[in-house]
Amino acid sequence: MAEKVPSISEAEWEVMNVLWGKSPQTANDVITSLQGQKEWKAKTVRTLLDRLVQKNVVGVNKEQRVYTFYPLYSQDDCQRAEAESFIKRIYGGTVKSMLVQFIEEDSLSEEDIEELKSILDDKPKKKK
Amino acid sequence: MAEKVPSISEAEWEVMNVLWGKSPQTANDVITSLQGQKEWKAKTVRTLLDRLVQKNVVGVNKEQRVYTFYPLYSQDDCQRAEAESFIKRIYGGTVKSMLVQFIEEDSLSEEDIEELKSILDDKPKKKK
DNA sequence: CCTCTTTGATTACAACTGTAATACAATACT
DNA sequence: AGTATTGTATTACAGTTGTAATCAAAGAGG
Repeated sequence: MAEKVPSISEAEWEVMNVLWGKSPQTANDVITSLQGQKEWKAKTVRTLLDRLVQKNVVGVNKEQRVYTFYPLYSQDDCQRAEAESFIKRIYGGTVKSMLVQFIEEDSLSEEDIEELKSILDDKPKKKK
Repeated sequence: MAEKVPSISEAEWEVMNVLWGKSPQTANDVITSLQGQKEWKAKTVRTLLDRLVQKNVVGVNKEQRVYTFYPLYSQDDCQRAEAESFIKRIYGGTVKSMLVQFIEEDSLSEEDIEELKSILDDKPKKKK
């Protein structure tokens, strides 16, 4: 699973997020979704979509007069790929050091903490 | 704390990691540290150092004939800054969703999990 | 002192990004 | 049918990044 995911730039991620939310979508749908969220001109979004298609991260259906676009990789796969390289670069590859930093920080609510704890409790029984 | 950290590129991070490991260091020290780890030519490393200086992420001491370089931001601050923008982009801003993904994944050892649990246990008493 | 070697400074150059604009073709409207 | 509109394709253009090479100054060695 999760063969090599091409690299997705920052701006392109925004577009991907929209496509993962729902797909396929026309360029216009995507543009509309991003309205108000980002200050991008329609043409800009279009360029991003085209680049994603070139990179083979997004597919196009040209059957209809107005094309529709859809992601070629799951959000999960892309997140993992990105996170992996991120962690390697920033935290020397150890996931734990990053988790510790975030847990230490006050970015988590009481509920979040409880939830994480229960996830961790369920965890222990793993293979390998 | 942690005023705006200039953006550090992927390759530049490698250099920063070396400088955080020990500083100040001469360009040559840094180049040597990266030998075997990265396939970079000396000139390449030098360029990266110079760019970091321009960006004001690294300082230079020119007292001696051979300059020495040192980080102007703590590793922790840079990690947080980078992680924040990363999480916003990739995980829609919620730290928890990312933590969940990593915890779910099998990248943690039993010990890591125990440690995280104890950190979480100590956490609850936060201000705000 | 003159030449070789190190360092530091300047320059290179293509790919990738952010951010569009222009040109063209196919509908939609009047 | 003629024109305005909309979607697609092509082109632009500067800043960042990866990856160095060249040029110049300053010591090191003979």
